[in-house]
Amino acid sequence: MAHILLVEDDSDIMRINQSFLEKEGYNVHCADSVQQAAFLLEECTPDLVLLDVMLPDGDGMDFCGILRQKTQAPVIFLTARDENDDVIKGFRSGGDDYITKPYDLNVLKARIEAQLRRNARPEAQHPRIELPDLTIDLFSGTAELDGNACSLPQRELQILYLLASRIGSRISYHEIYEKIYGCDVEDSKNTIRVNISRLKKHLAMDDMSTYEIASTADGEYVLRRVIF
Amino acid sequence: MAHILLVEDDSDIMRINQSFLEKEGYNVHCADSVQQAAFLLEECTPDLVLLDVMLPDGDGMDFCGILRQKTQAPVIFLTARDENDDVIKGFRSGGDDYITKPYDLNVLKARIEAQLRRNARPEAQHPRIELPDLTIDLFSGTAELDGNACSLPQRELQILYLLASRIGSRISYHEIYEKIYGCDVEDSKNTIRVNISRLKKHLAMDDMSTYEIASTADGEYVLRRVIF
DNA sequence: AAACAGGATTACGATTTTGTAATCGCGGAG
DNA sequence: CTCCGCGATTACAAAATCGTAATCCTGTTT
Repeated sequence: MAHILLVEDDSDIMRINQSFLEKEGYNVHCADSVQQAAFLLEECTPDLVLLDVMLPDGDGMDFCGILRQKTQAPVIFLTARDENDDVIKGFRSGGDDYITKPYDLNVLKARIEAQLRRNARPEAQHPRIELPDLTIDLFSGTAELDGNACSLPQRELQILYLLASRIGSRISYHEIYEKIYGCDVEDSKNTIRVNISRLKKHLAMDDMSTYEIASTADGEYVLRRVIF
Repeated sequence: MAHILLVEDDSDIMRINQSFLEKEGYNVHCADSVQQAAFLLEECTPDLVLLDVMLPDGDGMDFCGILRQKTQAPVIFLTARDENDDVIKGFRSGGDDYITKPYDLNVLKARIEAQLRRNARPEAQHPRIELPDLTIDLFSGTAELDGNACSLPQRELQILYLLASRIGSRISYHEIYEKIYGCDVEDSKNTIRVNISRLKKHLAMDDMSTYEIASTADGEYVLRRVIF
């Protein structure tokens, strides 16, 4: 399933690697020059790159730096040069592994798997606020109060997010408006009021809910947990 | 500016504290019983509570537990009892500070200020992705590419967020759809395609942009940084 | 009681959002 | 060159969003 970009100018090695990797179920794209590799990088957007160091039209390590700007895919160098300095230079240039020829194909496979495994970055965790019986998810634009989830329009979600991020503290109309619209304005009051009213309705927030939005005399709101 | 709820049954102490705190610029709300304190807690939503331990109709420490459910406001106990056990019990019940009578008013002020300062929680930092020349802010629903910001509709923002959170890696139509809609469906292709098209237009993403959204043959998308 | 004040809710309509469907554009096959 | 396939874009219409304004409600003052 994963796509591998194989950059290698020796056609024999290329063929052996390609057939092995394809047998292992990988989607292999081959390049025998820096130029072709750069082209394929755009085309196939590989999940991993196997990179020979010495290529007819350039140095694999130099290419690695350029490649890194475009993709996070791990790079494994494949080369006959096993001097410590070369290895170090390989890692310095952005490589993730360094394999010296000759190598065992199953070792190659293991190293590829290791890189792909590690590269499987954890899911981008959704930014959310979680309180007992109330969660707010900015990515999906939803909130869940006392077990029933609903999606909220942007304005209501923003207000709820602000209130929840300061649960138990007061926030003025003006501050809410300012945070949402970037600047304050003459009658921010009404706009915020209406949207809070809508928010309550959407959340089915009533006397039975575990949270309430209270308003104070001087134009401030508070989200409070209600215990009784 | 800050609102302080002062709970104290000795009317002399009450008066002294109240006038001092008001002179210092605080908004003081007074209660001489647990019952009245509970009422004012709803009404004035204080930023800080000064709580006498022995009240005619109950124990301040017990009340503190209830209060904590409704507000994050710091609680400072004011009491004549200075036994270690009492102090410990005070903190156990949720108090933030414990002052024994008699006390200096300026010390009281300093302790109040310290509590309010610490309680000034840092701004809820907006959840955002920041890449060079590209930032995405889920709270405000905006994105900025190469210096020009624009607000994006939810669907486009979600797609951009997903792509950016995995910049350089491929994501299939199906995965994007699944992440946004919760379930996959027969022709997720078109919906995602259209929204990506709209996204590009909104971001004014063209050949000159530092990022591009590339699509591969087998129904996958990648967000890539373009270097020239 | 009537008038009033001010917050909460509802009404309304311009605008935006968004899935679906139609159209365009382009590279490859015949 | 024409036709096809397929992805990108555009068109369209239903639905949702949202600020403004009108109305409702409730406690207070006259």
